[in-house]
Parts: sequence; C-alpha cells; structure tokens
Amino acid sequence: MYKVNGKEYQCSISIVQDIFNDKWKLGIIWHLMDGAKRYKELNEQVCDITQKTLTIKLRELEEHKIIQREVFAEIPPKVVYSLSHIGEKLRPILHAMYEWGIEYVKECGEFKEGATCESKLS
Amino acid sequence: MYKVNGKEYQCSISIVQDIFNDKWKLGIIWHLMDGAKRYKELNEQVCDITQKTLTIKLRELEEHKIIQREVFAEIPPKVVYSLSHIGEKLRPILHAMYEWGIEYVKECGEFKEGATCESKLS
DNA sequence: CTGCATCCTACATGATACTG
DNA sequence: CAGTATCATGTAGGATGCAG
Repeated sequence: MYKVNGKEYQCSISIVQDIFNDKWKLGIIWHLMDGAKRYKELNEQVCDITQKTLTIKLRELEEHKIIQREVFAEIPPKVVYSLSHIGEKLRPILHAMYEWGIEYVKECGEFKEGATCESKLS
Repeated sequence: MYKVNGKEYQCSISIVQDIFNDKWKLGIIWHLMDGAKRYKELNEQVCDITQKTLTIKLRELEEHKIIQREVFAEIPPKVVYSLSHIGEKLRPILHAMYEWGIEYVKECGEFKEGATCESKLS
C-alpha cells in the first residue's frame, strides 16, 4: 500500500496510471524535456491545448512535484517551467514510449512525411 | 505525421498518450504480463474494475492489436487474453513505470505495509 | 504575458440487473 | 463463465471573454 498526494494505491503502477491519466501531461513533460520553457512556449508547442487546460495541468504537475514553476518579477510577466528531480527521471520512460510508438506505427499503422516533433533523443 | 487506427498524430508520443489515456489499460496490461489470463481472472485482479468497463477496455486493446483474444469452444465458456507481439514490447516500459512509481513514493509520499501487487520483475 | 471566470457538452466510468 | 443492457453521473476538456 502506498500513499501519495492524499490518495492510497495498491500498486506503484497505479500511481503512474493515476498521475498521467489525462490527455495532456505526457505531452507537456515531453516538451519540457528540451529544457525550461515559458508558459507561452508550451502553449504553442503542445498542439491544440487551450490556455485554461494548460494552466490546470501545469498546476497539477506542480502539486505532484513533477515540475517546478519559477516566476520572474518583470513587466511583462515571465514564468518558466522545468522538470523537477523526480520529473527528470521520467526521461528514459518517455524515450521508451516514443520508440514504442514508432514500432507500433510500423506494425499497425502508416508513416507519413512531415512529422513535426523531433525525437529529443539527444 | 503518423496515421494509426484511423487517427492522425503529429508525434509518436501522442500515439502512446492517446492509446493509454484512460483509467484501466495500463493495469490490464500489467496483469497480462504474468501470462495469458481469463476474463474472470482479470476481473478479479484489476482492482475495482466493473465487468462492463473491463469488456470495453479489452475490446479496445484488441482493436489496437495490443492484446489477443482466444476463445475455447467449451461449456462453460473459456476466453483467454494475452499480450500480442507489440504488446510484449511494452514490458520494459511498464517495468520502468513501476520503478519510477517507487522512486516517486520515496520522494513525495509514504510507504505502508501490505502492498498487494507483486513486482513482476521476474 | 500569464493567467482566471463562466458556461457548456461529451464521454468515460459506475451501479445494477440480466443472458446464452 | 463471459459477457450485454440500461440508467445515471462526474468531470475533463473546449469556447469565449476578461484582468493584472
């Protein structure tokens, strides 16, 4: 039995399931793997996400301590988000997911030209 | 640009996001990593899932070719589910998620006795 | 630029009962 | 045993406008 963020889980895999059970968090983390980014950059790079949803998801990731939020006292405002220590440890998992996706397309789908999302496999 | 299962994706990571964006699929796959299992076994082992939802998720995983469904012509009925070739390739990813979950609890949560879900890290 | 406040809807999931 | 059939519900997410 594990207890995190006020919830109880039977298995550590269900923690991961629960945290990432939405449409956006993986994509946000994926883009933060480039390095720290501003709100607007994320808004542009995470395809089709609305401002409202981006804000909510960033807050959730921050509460879960997977990302950090840094505010600069400037005009106009500047806020930068980056992966935390534990967030950084997601990197190999996201890489593996990325590669699995490629494999999956090879077996079950089609590949088209013009993929816009570079691999981040530095 | 990728096209799988009738949908288009900008990035292979979004394929993975889309496929596993629900409350149950990771858990189902996790339990199938033990080996092939019957409907009832899954119903018991995937905590708190209802029959209706289990059926829906198994159908989706089958459509996506991540699991296989095998029917035995017996009375009473016997149906067995198992990971497909591409499904098997999720194994290291789930393992990594499991371990990340442990790390996450160490940093951000509490550990209690009585975790019921063995690690499957044979 | 970085948000928040509303309003709204679709869909994922749950509860329960039933069947070949 | 392995599912369907109904009914009900919460909430994630979208659209839009406003604010410091």
